[in-house]
Amino acid sequence: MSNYKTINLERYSIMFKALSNPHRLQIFNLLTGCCEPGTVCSTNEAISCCVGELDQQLDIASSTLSHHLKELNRAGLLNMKREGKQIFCSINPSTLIELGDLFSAESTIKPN
Amino acid sequence: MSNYKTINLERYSIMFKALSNPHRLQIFNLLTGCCEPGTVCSTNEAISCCVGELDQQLDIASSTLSHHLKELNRAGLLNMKREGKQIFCSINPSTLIELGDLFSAESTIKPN
DNA sequence: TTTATAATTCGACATATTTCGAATTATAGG
DNA sequence: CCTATAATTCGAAATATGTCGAATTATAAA
Repeated sequence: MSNYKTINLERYSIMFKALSNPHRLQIFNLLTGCCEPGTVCSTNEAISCCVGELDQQLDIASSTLSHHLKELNRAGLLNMKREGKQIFCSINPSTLIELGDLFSAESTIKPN
Repeated sequence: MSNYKTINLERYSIMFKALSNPHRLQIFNLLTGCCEPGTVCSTNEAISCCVGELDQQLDIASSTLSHHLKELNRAGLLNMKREGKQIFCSINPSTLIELGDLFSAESTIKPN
């Protein structure tokens, strides 16, 4: 009996595609990479930014940003939640954990 | 003093792009996912396949396979070594470890 | 209701990627 | 040297992606 983790190939290729664009990876980084030293970003309540705050840091048109956020959301990496006029974005912690698992031992990707 | 790991954004986006294509992810899986249960693929000497063996399992033209292998190699994910007429491919274990680190705690991506 | 702000959708265009088959290179063996 | 096998390079075609500005939707506030 195997103790392999079995994961989905198609789902992962969508996640990797989402992270393959430099602007999207930058967004990912802004939302994960600014935890305090010693804290664990992936399991804490995530950092939350509204779209406008991300826009200020990214040097792309806001319509382009919108498109990228949709891609990250579609890939299961990003949570989006409206509060009044603003929409707050945060990284989905469970997807982050999944990705970590992929590169640790005994993982196998399930075809289809 | 911070104990953040600092990593390179551009380098990682290239790695993710390499893994974002379903055929390339399948190659990646073939070369990492077939370890014996209980072993650690990422730190063992890697599984090695010649290009022809991969070709048999992939249902794409061999020229397309060649292209994908070059991409994986360019991204630092794949080692290639000629032995006679054949070229053997294996996953670069240190890059695998790097990727695992990215999704674990306290990582920060370095812009540029 | 009108206005202002935050964000998304749409359409167009340029660029990049995937894929194939044909031609080429590299190696081994007769 | 000639032939067969393994793999790569090249050029072309189809498809996908990234980007922008203009128009639109959603919400809040005067």
